[in-house]
Parts: sequence; C-alpha cells; structure tokens
Amino acid sequence: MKYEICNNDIVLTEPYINLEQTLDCGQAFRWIKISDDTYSGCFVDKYLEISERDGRVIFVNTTEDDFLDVWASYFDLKRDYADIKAGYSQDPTLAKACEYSPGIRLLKQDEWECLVSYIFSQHNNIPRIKGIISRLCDHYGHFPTARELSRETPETLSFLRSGFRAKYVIDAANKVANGEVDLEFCKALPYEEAKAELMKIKGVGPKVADCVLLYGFAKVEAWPVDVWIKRVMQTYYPDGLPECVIGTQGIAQLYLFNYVRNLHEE
DNA sequence: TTCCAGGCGTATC
DNA sequence: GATACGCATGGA
Repeated sequence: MKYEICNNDIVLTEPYINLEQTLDCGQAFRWIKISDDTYSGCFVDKYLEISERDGRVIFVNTTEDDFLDVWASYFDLKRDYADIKAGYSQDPTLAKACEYSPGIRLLKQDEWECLVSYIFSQHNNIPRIKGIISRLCDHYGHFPTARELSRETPETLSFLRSGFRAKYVIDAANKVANGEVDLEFCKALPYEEAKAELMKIKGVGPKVADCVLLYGFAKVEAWPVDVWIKRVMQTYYPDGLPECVIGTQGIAQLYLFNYVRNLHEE
C-alpha cells in the first residue's frame, strides 16, 4: 500500500482500485455516484467522498488516521489481489472475468448493514434493493441500528415497499438487539458455525448467510450461490469449481458475478 | 400480459 | 431430504 498526503486528501497510488467496478458491482448498495469521477458513501458513522483520477484513488478531505483505521480495512487494501488473480488465471473463465473488471476489490462492510441489505436482496433486483435501503436511511437519517428497527412492525415499515421481506428484517433486528444473535461473536467463529448462527434468523438461508459471511465478516471461503452463480456453475463448471479458487472462492465470486451479469446485459 | 429479480419458508411426499 | 409453490413489488 502506497499513499501520499495532499492538502486534506489521501492519494492512494498502490494498490490499483477501480471505483465503479468496486462500488457499483452489487456488493454494496449505498454508494452514490455524485459526479463523473466521485462517489459518496459511509462506513457506520464515517462519511467519505472518494474520486478516481488518472488511475489514482483520492480519499477526499480524509485524515491519515481515518484512512488507516477505517478505509484501508474497508477497501481491503492489505490483501494482495495481483497474487490472487495470478492464481485465478489458470482457469480460462476466471481469467476472462478478471480481465473484464480487474479493479474489483472486496468491500469489508458493516455486518449489521450487510445482514439487513442482503435480507432485502432476496428474490429482488439491484436497483430496487438500492431504493429500499435508500428509503430506509432517508427515514432515519442514518442506517438504523438493530434496536431502532426492532421497534418497527411490517406496517410501520410499509413505506419501504419491501414486500414480504420486512418481517424478516424485523426478526433480524429483534434477535440482534436482544443478543440471541451476536454479530461480533459470529465474526470470530469459524465459517460453518457463524453460518449456522446467522441462519437462526427468519429470512436468512444459505445464500444470505454466505453474503454476510463474505461482505460483512470478510470470510473469503464463503461462496454465495444466487441465480447468476448457478448459471456460472452450469455453463462453465459442471464438474465443480477449479482448484485455483479454493480458499478464496468469495473473491472469485465477485469477478464471476460481475462478468456474467454484464455479459447478460450486452 | 407475463416473466423475472443476488431466496426463503412452508407444505408435502 | 428433496421438490414444488407462494410471496410483495416493480421494471422489462
């Protein structure tokens, strides 16, 4: 990781990140493109504007402390993606997927926000997921805590227009607020045990749990299988995943998901 | 109009 | 344990 301090900004020169590929690939739902080269977003109570110019990423008006304590972790800056992608290049499909969007990185998101977001994601599409979460945050002025959401009912959340998912989010809020599911504790558990804990929540099945394990807990062995990844498996890997992804399947999934979803649109 | 969307709970066998 | 079906909402 290499960076410079420029006036009030942090300019990241290494590693390479593509902001559009990373912030708008469907792993996080709250980043907003506010100009040609700039996004705004949050991690818990930290607000960030971040720009990409001439291949460099600029953390606008950001202290070195916040950069090192919050954003370096959030953007997974210490992981060696060049090394990971070199391993993936043994597989022709993954080689194409990495070439298609080489600047994707895993975002290590807040686990509670991640849990709620992916409960809303089920049987839904990305623009609509963003709309629901945007209405939720506008309503509270921030992403609501579990305690705040535990006071809601499906009726009081009807403004979200989130359909049958509202009751699941309320169940998650209740279980997290009363300690029945302890996300901090889950984070420290091994993959399988953490997954079983998350699946105590109504509306959290294997796929949503894997998304929280990957995007919220940064457990890169998680392998969320949605409709797109099912198609990937049928089309490219009928006999199972290639050896070169074992251990970091979650990161491979980011590249593959983005690749096939855009192939479909073209 | 019909189909589908980063699935899951439930009923049924 | 596996398979089928309904589910709120909205865009294509």
